[in-house]
Amino acid sequence: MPTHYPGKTEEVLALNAFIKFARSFTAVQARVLPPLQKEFGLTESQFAVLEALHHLGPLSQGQLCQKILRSGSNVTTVVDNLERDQLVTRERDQEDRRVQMVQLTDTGRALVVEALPVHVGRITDAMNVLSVDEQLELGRICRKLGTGLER
Amino acid sequence: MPTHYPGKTEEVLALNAFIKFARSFTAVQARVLPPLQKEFGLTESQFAVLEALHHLGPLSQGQLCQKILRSGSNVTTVVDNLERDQLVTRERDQEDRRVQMVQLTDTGRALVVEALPVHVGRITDAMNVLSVDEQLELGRICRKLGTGLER
DNA sequence: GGGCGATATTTCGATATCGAAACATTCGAC
DNA sequence: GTCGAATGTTTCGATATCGAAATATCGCCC
Repeated sequence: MPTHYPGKTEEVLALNAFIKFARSFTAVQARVLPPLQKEFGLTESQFAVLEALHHLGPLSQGQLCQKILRSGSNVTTVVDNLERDQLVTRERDQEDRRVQMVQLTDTGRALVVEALPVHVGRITDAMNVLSVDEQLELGRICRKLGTGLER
Repeated sequence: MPTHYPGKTEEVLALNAFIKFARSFTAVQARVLPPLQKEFGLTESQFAVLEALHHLGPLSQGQLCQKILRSGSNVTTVVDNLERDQLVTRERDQEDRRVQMVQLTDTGRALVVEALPVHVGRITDAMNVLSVDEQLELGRICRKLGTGLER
């Protein structure tokens, strides 16, 4: 295909790319999220919080916001539910009492350790519809798109 | 990069591709959805319903499910809110009285016509971070991923 | 050292979203 | 014709998600 078209056509190209991008992402999520819920009782956000705490140790809610890319009020809700289910505990930072430090309980840690490889395996299976070269190229293009959008 | 690695490494490739894929999709959404809400008071799902009705004419809720890829109960909720805001009306199909046909009101049509080009323009702007060739390649890879996942 | 702006979190009121169960209607088998 | 399975929608009870406003605390300036 040639690399330049006049006027409207380029808009159509960009939009078509976006539509396929959106649909395929939704398809991967639809493949991967329901089993996480059914087998481990975890939503995507709950899993993301547990995983962040597992890899990085105790984090403040503000730090969790950064990691899981959700609003502050949302993190409050998600951590509320995790705390209720005894997967994490909250503790006021003694240095700065505005801050809530969140940490895994033993139960929470055991659950991430169990769920993580299974979940990653499902993601991997889905992505393996693509060849290794396609995965690399997708990663490269998505990286450019993501960083190009960071303002 | 070579195209084959033993064992774990391929899993890491697939996972890395997925992480960039997910982040970049989230980034595009974050760029494009808040303005749709602020300027036109529409959520993504509301817009998707209005757009489908605009392009395809009156549709049943079941057909809307297919188009916007959401659960039936969700479509009920979204259409409830659009109906309350007088952007669509519901009408029982006289042939098959289980079916609710949804159609745009004049207000609803005017709103899509106004919002559509602006919204598409924002998506296009975001995707134009990529070259035309990259857009084509992204589209191709995403298409393969999406169809490969359809079972 | 008291007050004020900045920062961290929570609360509140929407909407979205799902799955399961309930409900309504159709349609086929008998 | 009637009954039961299938189909389309709604209801219900969770969780997610946001932005704005409220709350709590910190830090700094004077």
